[in-house]
Amino acid sequence: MRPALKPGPRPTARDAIIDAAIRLWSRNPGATFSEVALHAGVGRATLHRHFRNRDELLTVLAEICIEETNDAVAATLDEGASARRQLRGMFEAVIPLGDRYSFLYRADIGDEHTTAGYRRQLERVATLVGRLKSEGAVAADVPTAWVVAQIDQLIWSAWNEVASGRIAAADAADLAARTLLHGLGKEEQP
Amino acid sequence: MRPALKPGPRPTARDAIIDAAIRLWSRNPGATFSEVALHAGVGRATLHRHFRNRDELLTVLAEICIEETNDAVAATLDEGASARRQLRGMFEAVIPLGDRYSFLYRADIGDEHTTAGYRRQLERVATLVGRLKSEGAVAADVPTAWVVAQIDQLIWSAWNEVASGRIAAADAADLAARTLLHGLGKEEQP
DNA sequence: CTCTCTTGAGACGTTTCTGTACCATCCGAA
DNA sequence: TTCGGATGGTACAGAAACGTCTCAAGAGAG
Repeated sequence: MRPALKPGPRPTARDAIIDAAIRLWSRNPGATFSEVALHAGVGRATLHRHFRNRDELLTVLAEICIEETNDAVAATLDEGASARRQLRGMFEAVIPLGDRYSFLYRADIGDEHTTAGYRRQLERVATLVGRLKSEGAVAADVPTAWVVAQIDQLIWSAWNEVASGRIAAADAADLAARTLLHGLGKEEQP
Repeated sequence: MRPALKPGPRPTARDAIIDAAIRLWSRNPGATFSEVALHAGVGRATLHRHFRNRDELLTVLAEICIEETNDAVAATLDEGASARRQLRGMFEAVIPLGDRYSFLYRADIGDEHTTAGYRRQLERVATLVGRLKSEGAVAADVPTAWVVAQIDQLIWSAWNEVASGRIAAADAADLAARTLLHGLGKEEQP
């Protein structure tokens, strides 16, 4: 028996496919299924054995992204910290993930379960925004939905600017947090 | 002779196609060429007569978008106004255009001439940012590229929130300008 | 060693979209 | 009315991608 392999096929091929798909689709979101197989060093038939079709692979990648994001946030999450610091920590944890999952931004995932996972993440951000408001870090008269949208955009925007070399990676999280809370006007010490 | 029609085919079909393409691709960016023809109430052959292929149509739409954006900005542009007011005016003029051209955000235009037009728009925004800085509305230590990216994102983000009904259309431009210049922290009167 | 399972390679049929060509029709201008 | 140009419908062929299937080879467990 091979208890370690019992639950499914050997992980190597599957992992290679996932890795290649992320890498390839990051550069070319329209890359074909055959190209993914090619870059994974795997036969196209094998690819179909692991993922029925393009949508299924895309869905799996999206779920991995959500999971990894949750993990990254959880790892830096300090329950005792102020909401301000948690926001800052979230930026720091999540912005680098853009490198691997930016292509999901453009892809449209039909899967209900996956979109629900994304929605749950946004709800968690909304909770954080609520705490920011009660801490006085965010004005109460601003719609929470707007703040959430800004946080979401800032993450992608920050990654994008880092990726294209226009801002330094070390500055990204600071800049994002500052932009959200204080704006880009002349600095005023609170 | 029909001097009015001499330069090209009757405009009705072409306009109907452009209109249908914008409307259709806004909802479904992957919609096929045949579907566009169908929604335009036009034979597929006619569509091909006006636009050689999908890319050509997409390029034309992108150019129309750029042109319309420039016009909208120019219409509200008050040379004498402060950079602050110009920023606010730009938000007000451009945000509603998201309704028609949001799909271009995801589409990738290969055409060099068109991307150059987009780059020129960004450069104009960069100029505005420069004036915002010298007016003291934006801190000098913030990278201009970052400010430009934020303005770009705010436009799409504001349109998106309005479109999904989470914020009121009337508030969009104000909220965007406030977010950029003052952030979403507690209001402090400058 | 033997057996089982996964894999790689490729063939095959199907679907979908694309680009072109043809022809009958319709409309406005002369 | 007559004519030219634009249109609609349709047929056609080609390309590309997809999904399935088969078969031989290889690797690891027992």
